[in-house]
Amino acid sequence: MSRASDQAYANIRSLILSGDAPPGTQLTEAQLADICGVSRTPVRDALRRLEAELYIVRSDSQRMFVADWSREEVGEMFTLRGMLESHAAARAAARIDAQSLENLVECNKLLTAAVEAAVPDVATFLAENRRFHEQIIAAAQSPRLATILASIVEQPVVRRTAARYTRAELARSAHDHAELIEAFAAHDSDWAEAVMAGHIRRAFHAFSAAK
Amino acid sequence: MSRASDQAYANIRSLILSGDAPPGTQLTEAQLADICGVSRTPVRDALRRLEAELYIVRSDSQRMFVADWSREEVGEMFTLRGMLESHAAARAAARIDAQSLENLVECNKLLTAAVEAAVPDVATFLAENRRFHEQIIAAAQSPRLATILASIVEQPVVRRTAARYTRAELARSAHDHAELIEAFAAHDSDWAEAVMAGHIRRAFHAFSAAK
DNA sequence: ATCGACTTTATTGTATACCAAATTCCTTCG
DNA sequence: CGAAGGAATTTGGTATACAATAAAGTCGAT
Repeated sequence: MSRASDQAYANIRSLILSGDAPPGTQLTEAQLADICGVSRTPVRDALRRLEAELYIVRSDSQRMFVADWSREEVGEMFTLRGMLESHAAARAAARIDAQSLENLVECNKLLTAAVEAAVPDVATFLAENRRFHEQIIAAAQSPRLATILASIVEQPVVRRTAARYTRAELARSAHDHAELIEAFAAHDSDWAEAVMAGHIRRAFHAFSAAK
Repeated sequence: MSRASDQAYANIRSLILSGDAPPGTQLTEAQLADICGVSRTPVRDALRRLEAELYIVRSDSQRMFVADWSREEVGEMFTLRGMLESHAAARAAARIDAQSLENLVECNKLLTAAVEAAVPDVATFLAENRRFHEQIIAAAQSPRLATILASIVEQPVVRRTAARYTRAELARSAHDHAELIEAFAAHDSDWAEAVMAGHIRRAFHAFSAAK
């Protein structure tokens, strides 16, 4: 997309993620256009995207509101993410090249360092975790899968989950990544798939336990 | 969506499905607006939707073309659809009520009749097949899953697949539906999931064999 | 005062016109 | 024949206006 549309998307998204627009808030095109400093056209584009990603829901009559997620919906999201990202891991194991593997190793090195610091650096953990998973999805070489996963991996949920991680859980996450790297190096799809499935599932329980 | 936007969507989609706009054809907003008898605004909406559903791809410079699918991409799509729709079937088995079950029975009755006619009525088969699967997805009660599946179940592929069905294959499809209904009636998620997985996978091979 | 009917307002969908930026196509010249 | 340059195309975006419809507010009758 282009400048104005991306800007509107980023602005509205951060409104939602920051909590400035809590679930249930009505979003109107004119108001958002004003906030974002663009016209209604790019705002509408952005809203369509956010709606597809379920950040936004529409009333029976096309009015838009910030989405609220029930506990069950979050659970279902984790289930879908687990299925699809395990599949991505399996594909990646069969297709990954040496360079991408090296990138994953580097990525997990930074992540591990962030976890093992005197005070765990959660921001770095989150950033590197995200990069790690994105690299796997890229290595899976399926544009369609990538598109779907992009709409599923809700950052609000990821963020809330990581905030609940204890140091032990963060370490376990880093360990999972290391095992994933082993599976990739062995080009063992079944292994990678299994580890990823457990990895996502644990994240769900970390989220669920504290809710 | 509303009138003009839906009209544009349906028109453009049928242009692609009918083959009037074969893969690689460039689609311009102005031209489409002319064809559909609406302005560029709803055409742009429709194009965004079609792009999200991968009917359309964009060049490096935002120009739009009718998408072409490699054999591998079609295979991957079937795999994803199989995973997700099996999951939908499992959820549906756990949640379906008597009324929805009855609807499925009715639906498959019509489908079976279309298959067993002197000359198989493929159009009716396709329509009822679609309804059948949509009802299952609805019974799964997962908006997110429904959204994803809607973007995955590409009608072009479904149509091409059905066109290749022999009468025996159509009958087998009807039989699968009957078994799905049994599994739903027993509220047996594992059974429903397994039958659906095989059902989708066979559709892939019916498509693949003749390609 | 309360409930319902009516009016006003707000919001989205659409049309239209226009401009900017980028790309593609075509022409012309070396 | 090939390359440079300009013209046409195409999309992204702005602005404005209007219709349809839903929400909100107002008023009136009981």
